Amino acid sequence: MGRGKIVIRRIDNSTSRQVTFSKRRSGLLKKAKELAILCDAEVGLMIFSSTGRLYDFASSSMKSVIDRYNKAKEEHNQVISSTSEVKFWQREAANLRQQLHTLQENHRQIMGEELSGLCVKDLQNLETQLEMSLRAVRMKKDLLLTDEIQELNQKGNLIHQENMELYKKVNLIRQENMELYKKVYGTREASEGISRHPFLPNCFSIREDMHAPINLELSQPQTQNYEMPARATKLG
Amino acid sequence: MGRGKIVIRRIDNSTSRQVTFSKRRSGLLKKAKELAILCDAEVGLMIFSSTGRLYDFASSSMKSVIDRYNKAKEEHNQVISSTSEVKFWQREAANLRQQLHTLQENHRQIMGEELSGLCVKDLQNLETQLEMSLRAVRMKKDLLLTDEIQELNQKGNLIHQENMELYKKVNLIRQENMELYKKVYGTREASEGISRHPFLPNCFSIREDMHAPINLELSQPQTQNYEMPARATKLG
DNA sequence: AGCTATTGATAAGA
DNA sequence: TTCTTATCAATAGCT
Repeated sequence: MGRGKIVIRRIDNSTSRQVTFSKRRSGLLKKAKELAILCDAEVGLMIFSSTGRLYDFASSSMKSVIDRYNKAKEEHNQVISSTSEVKFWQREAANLRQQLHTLQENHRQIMGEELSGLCVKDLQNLETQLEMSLRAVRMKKDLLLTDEIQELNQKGNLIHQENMELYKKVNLIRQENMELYKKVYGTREASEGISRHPFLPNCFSIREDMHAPINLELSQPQTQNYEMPARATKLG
Repeated sequence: MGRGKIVIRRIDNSTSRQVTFSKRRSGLLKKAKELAILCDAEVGLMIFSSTGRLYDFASSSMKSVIDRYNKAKEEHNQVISSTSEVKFWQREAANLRQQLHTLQENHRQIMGEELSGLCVKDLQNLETQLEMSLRAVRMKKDLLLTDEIQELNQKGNLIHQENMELYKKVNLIRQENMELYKKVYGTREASEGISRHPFLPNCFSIREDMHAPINLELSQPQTQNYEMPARATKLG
């Protein structure tokens, strides 16, 4: 694959051999990675260049791959097999790996990813489970939102009460101020002066009709909206 | 490189994953060999399929490659002490246990069981995921059912055709029988005798209007029903 | 397992 | 070394 065909034999020219090594090495590593990911395989690759440099890839860890390789080849050249403790932990790991694998499979199906091997009955069960989960999640979400809203309402009420008290105080002070004005400027000028007073601007005149307490609510359960999002956006 | 582009991500379909594994594995092994020959490199490649089968290649010998690898990594040259081996497996087990735990937690949440620690945002994501899964599962189920129905329809049609032919044969034989009657008893008694004939009971008189082919269909997508079961039952 | 349309890898050149 | 490009090789999707 390139400008010309080549025969598979040692490249004599040292430079082009190195160049080819560099290109093909990265290609090989890439393909090893892809195989591991695409096909869920455990892959270990070690490459020593002719100059002795090491390049390697392992989908899990090289140690794990080599270990598995040794086990598969039954070449326990190390005398570790007699150690019962090692055996114990190996069994433990194998057991856990098995559990993990099973759970992963299950999980993939729950995520709707690997449904090829299932029959109608299995799918029905899965569907029922998903519906239950969905209900639980939605209930929990609604609960959280409702709680939050209630909290906000309570805070709102507290603030409202505080406002009311402040309002009363302001009115009291206003009254007091009026009286002081009367004493200082006389009765006639008082009502006129109050509006121009720098410490009592107009924004302090609070209107009574704004004092209804705030009350928020969850607008509506949104079940329908989730079902046909495409339609909904089209209609909107 | 193929009929279509693919993203590098675990192939869900088990069959095509195995096919791809088989193809890419041989490609990878070939390229590993070529690299070793072309560039005078020492290459070791180990591949474990998801079913646990081992495929390997080593330009010299795997032992030599692994030894060189270990030396290069300045790890344990050859002799791994029993204690470090135990430690390795302990770490491995702990790691797996951790993964398992995480996945279990995740799984519980997906199953709608342990939602206490989640915020509204998390719940929203979970909900979306569940909806997607549900859609996938339902699509798959509907597909299976539709296929089954189609198959049944085809069978039904075949049987119907068979029936039609049998019907024709019966009529033919009936006719033949009539003529035989005429010859044996004379014309007058023939029409009377035929209805009493022991080998031609009334149930053989097949009505033409029953010959419409059977045709079944999926009644309706049941999406709405699953959404508000509580409401639905209350209203019903 | 075999066939090809396509994509991907890479040999050669810059 | 890195980039580009013309070619060849690998392989994805089907049968």
